[in-house]
Parts: sequence; C-alpha cells; structure tokens
Amino acid sequence: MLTLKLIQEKRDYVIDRLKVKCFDATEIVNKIISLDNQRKTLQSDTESAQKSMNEISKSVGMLMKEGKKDEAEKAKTQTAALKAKINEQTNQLKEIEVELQKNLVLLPNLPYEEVPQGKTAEDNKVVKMGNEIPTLTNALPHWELAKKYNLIDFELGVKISGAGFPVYIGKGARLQRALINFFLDEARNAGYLEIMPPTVVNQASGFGTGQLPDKEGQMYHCEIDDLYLIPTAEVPVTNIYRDVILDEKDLPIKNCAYTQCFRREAGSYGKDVRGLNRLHEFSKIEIVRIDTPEHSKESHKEMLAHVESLVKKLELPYRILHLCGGDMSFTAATCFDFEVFSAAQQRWLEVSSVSNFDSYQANRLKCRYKSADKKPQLCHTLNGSALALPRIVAALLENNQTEKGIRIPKVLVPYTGFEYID
RNA sequence: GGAGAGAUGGGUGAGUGGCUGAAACCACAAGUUUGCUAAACUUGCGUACGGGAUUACUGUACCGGGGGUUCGAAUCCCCCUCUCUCCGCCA
Repeated sequence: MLTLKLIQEKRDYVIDRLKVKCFDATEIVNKIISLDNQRKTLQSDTESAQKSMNEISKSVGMLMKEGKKDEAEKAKTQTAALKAKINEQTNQLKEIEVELQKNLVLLPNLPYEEVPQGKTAEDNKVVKMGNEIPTLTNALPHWELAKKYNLIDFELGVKISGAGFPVYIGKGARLQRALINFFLDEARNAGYLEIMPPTVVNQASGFGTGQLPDKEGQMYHCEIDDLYLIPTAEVPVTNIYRDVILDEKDLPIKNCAYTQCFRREAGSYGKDVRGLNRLHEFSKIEIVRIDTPEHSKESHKEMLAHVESLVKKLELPYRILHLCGGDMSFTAATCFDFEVFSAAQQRWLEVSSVSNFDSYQANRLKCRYKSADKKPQLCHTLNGSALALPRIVAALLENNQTEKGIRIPKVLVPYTGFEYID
C-alpha cells in the first residue's frame, strides 16, 4: 500500500498518477487525509492525558515510599476522570486507525511515469520482438501432440484431481524436470540464490504480498488449518522479508525458487483453457529481488534481460509488452509481460510477468533496510517468472513439431537426455 | 493425539508491582592505542507514531496477541496464538 506520508505530502500527484490506472482516487484520498488529520489531533490530546496520568502515578509511588499515605490517597482521586478520558480517546483512535487502514488498502500502486496510457490489454505496448515465427503446415495443437506422443494425460488428471491437473508421463515428465533444472541453473548463473520454500502459507503471508484479502477466491484454502496453497513462489519467498530490517550492504537480495503453483482460476473457461493454456496446478520458477529505491529500476532491467535470455535460448518466438496502466495489476508500479508464440494455436501465450512494486508491497510487508546512520526506510520489491512451464511446453511442442518428432532445443538436450520426442 | 515447559531488544539471557525502554554478555558501528592484522580500552547501538526551527531536543506506546485488576503491570488474573521437549503415530 501507499504510505501516508506520500498521500499527505503529494495529494494531487497521487490522484493524478492513479488516473493512468483508470482509478479515481479523489474520494478515498480525501477520506484518508481527513482521517489522518483527525488521528493526529486525537493522538496529541490523548498523549498529553497519558502524560499527566504517568506523572500522578509516579508521585503516588513516591508519596507511599515517604510514608505520606494521605497525600497519596488524595492523588489517587484525581485519576478517575483522566482515566475515563484516556480510555475513550484510545478507543476512538483505534477506530480511526482501522478505518484509515481500510481506506489505505483500497488504493492501487502508483504507476511510473513511463507506463503507457490505456485501459485494456489492447493498449499494451509491444516493446520488442525476437526469434522467427515458424511457418508450419498441418500443425497440431499441443494437446493433440501430447496425446500422439503420450506426454500428457489430461483425462487421467480429471480422474485423479479434476480439470486443470494434467498428468505428465515419460518424456513429458522428463521435459518438465529438464525445464525446471534449466531455469534454476540459469538463475543461479545470474546470481540468484536458490530457495525451496513451503508451498502452503498462512494468512499473514497472503496479506503481505497482497493476495489477501482482495484475491481470496484465487487461492486454494485448507480451512481446517487456515492455510493457503501458494499461487506463486512470490508469496513464500517475498514473505521471508516480512517484518525484517535489512542491512543496506546486503542489497540487492536476489532469490529464485521453483515451486508448484496452485490457482483456482474461478470463472475462466472456454477455449482459452484448453490443454496447457490455463491450469490449476503448474510448475514455475520465480525470481524475486529486494532492493534499494535508488537501484530498483536497474534491477528491473536486469531481470528483464534475464527472462529474455531464457526465451531466446529456448528458440521461441517472443514479444515483450509494456503493460498499460489499465491492464497492470493493482500492486505493480510497472510491469512487462513476456509472451511466446504458439504456432499451431496461432496465439501469443503469456509466460512471464516481470514487475517492480516500488515500495508498495514492502509497505505491507514492513520490509525495510537501514544504511549507516539513517532511519530504516522501505525497500523496493520486484519479481518475475523465469519461467512458468506449461505455456513454454505448449509452444515448444507446437513450434518444434517435425516429420520425425518434436525437436528439443539444443540448450535443453543436456537436461532432457534426448533430442527428439518421437 | 497425550503430557509438560516456554514466548523479553540483532542473538544469548536477567528481571515477581513504581527508580526498567528494560541488567549482563555476544554481535554490530565509531574512536583511542599498537608497525599491519589481532587484542585491549572508550563510546554508541530498538521500533512506531506524534510535537518541534524537521537539527537539537522532546511526548506517547510497545517485553508473543487480546482483555482484566491497580493510582501504577514485562511482573498479578483470564482468553487466544505460537514455539520447544517427552511419549504415541508416521514419510
């Protein structure tokens, strides 16, 4: 969430910036400012009452010690009214703070200046394209290829779990493992520390990264234990730094993690969900960075370069989109999507989203850093997929189908141990 | 699942009603000394939100969370959560 300080000091700027996200913040911002001002007045008032109270209490102690019982009793009688006042005001303060908090979480993150104007995915700006789109004849979509070569059994998944939980078999399973190892190795070579986090998290973690309370319905929830299955490794890996004050010299922190990801995808159906296009469970390697405000943009560039190197090495036709204000997520300050072209479906498939959250997420997480003799200040957090497997697999299968089977990109062969799926 | 113990600052850990935002030690930072390193010594070292010339300084709150008793609570009482140990079960 945005900081109070920013809203107080740059009211008009905040409202103006949020217009890029097609969000009219005027009302909420005004409410927040008025609540905060009330809070300040009330707080000063309450604190001065508390001060008097503390002084009286102290004097009672002293008088008792000196054996002046009568005077002590007399002092005690002065406290009742004060106490009532303090109680009442403290309750009011709490109410105001709750209300303030409620309003604060309603405001999306401010988009950076360079974010394109626009409302929908149509307005996203293609900033780069790479690798040739292959021209295929009689190309099969990946779900048919998966059947033909016995790589993925979707029906079996339905039997065991339900739609959206495919079963990978033989070379299909090995391809998964190869991609996971390839992506992790690439990340490690780029300086990321490998983490293997839990895939089930508590409420506090869900709140920290912003899935809760707004996107509650997107996560699987184990009610008995009140735990959530993670929709992305971002959740556990970023929450490592919840309520943490880091040392400036430890930044930037660069972590990566492979996890299974679980998404309910409530409400989506139709041809978009065919095959591997949209799943309830899938594998993803995520890169996460914690950085200083001064360096986070540089970090973001490096992450984009890393993700681009992956799709390049996999020889997949790709394009990079700078998301417009309206299509960006609630929490992002700027975001680039990577899409690969799936030649049989003739569609671009999103395989990565690389975002800078500025201090928005850090403010929720209370993730701060400290330099020499300065006060702690909020970090910037960033993350991106590097990469999500299913759509990569869809594109690999479709684009590389040949007469003699499906060709594995050179860079993956050491990982798969085979050059063709046939 | 059964039984017990515990939760204090970055860490270890003292503290059974006021002089405790909190001893001591460790870690960390700055300085002094020594030819370097090390050692020794000195000093400093929590967070949040306020007030303030936004420097100095200063107020309030915070000892797992919430409530209560009291003029006054880290300390007493109640509830909750979590952690640890032992037993059982088990990958």
